[in-house]
Amino acid sequence: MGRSPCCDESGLKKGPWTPEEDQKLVYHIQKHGHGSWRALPKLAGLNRCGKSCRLRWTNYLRPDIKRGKFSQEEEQTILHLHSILGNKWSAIASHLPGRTDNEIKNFWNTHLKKKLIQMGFDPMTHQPRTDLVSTLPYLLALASMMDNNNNTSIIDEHALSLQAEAIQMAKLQYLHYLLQSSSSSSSSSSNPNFAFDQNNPINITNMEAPFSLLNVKENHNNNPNPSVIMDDNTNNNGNGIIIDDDSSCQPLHYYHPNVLLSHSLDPPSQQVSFNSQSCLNNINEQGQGTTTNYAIISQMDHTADDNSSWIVPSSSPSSIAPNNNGGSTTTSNNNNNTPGDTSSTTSSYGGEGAPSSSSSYWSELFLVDPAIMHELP
DNA sequence: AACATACTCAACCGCCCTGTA
DNA sequence: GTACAGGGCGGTTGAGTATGT
Repeated sequence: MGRSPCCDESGLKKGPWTPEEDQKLVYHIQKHGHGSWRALPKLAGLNRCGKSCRLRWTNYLRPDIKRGKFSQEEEQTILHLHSILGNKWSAIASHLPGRTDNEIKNFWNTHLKKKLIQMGFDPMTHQPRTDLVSTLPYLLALASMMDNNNNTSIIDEHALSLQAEAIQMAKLQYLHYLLQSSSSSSSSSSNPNFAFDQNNPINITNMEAPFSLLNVKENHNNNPNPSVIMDDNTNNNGNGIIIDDDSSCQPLHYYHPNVLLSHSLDPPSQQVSFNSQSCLNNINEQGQGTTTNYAIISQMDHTADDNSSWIVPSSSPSSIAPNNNGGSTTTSNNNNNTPGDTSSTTSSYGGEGAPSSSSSYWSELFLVDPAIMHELP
């Protein structure tokens, strides 16, 4: 339409409001109501445009304005609503009594948006950022080395921050899942374990990462699609997993005694054994190895029977969200399956051997007892 | 102590929607 | 159907403040 803004009129004051102006505005509105905002300034004796008066009133002077820091509950509510409504600040504000759209918008732009970005999430879509997803294995590798190697020379401030970032990313994936779950639970009871409860919100900022971090750094020279082989607890003294590029090249692999990788497994036909230290050495010596797409989903204390319990590939954290539609987890060897290829027929969410419910999936991810998850702060 | 940088948030800008003549 | 007024909304700005060097 394109009409000139009301404040273009010359002579009208702009900028910060003085206490006297505030007093005039409040007095007038309390006595007469705001009526026509355009007419109000004259009636109230203010040299302001009506729009400026309206903003001052609605964003600052209104008696029911709630000031001060946002509570955790409010923060969770904003995150939740933003994931559904996007930048509809007024709509979000309508769910937060006493908060203005402007205040929520500011809080979003100065806090929550940055928080999401830091955690590797696109603040607009609330989906994991794919550009960062590709770096996650690297972050995890650093974190893993820190966790497993006492060589303090490789532990520096940078690594510490990267580890924290990796953990934060995982946390937020979890939160994202909770939020998605809460949206869906409002229309269905498909996931009663995670009904969003505004009275008892999840506090991600206080969540600890109760899982070990591991990454696999591999040499992909001969095979871009390495497979993961699970230790059957006989060849490796029960030490856990083996990463095998399933090729004739000398495998460069790392395995961790207590971590379950998120890739469907084949029978350990081409298993190669390492002990923990030799694998760590390999990693340390192979700085330019390519990182893989494996994600850790559970600590493990498996036996040979656990061959059926490998759960999901997860090259993209966005694909971590459990798929309750099921699918089958097979153990067939299919080397065309890039680790993390969720379309792969050799792996799926919630398939055989996978956790039977979303909550158990996440409890595996975070190594938390499902019963405890309800009590997260 | 001085300066630089980062952060916060009130306020403004301009577009859009709705009601009305 | 069209034009316009009024209000609402989301994006952006910039002054003030806090923090770091």
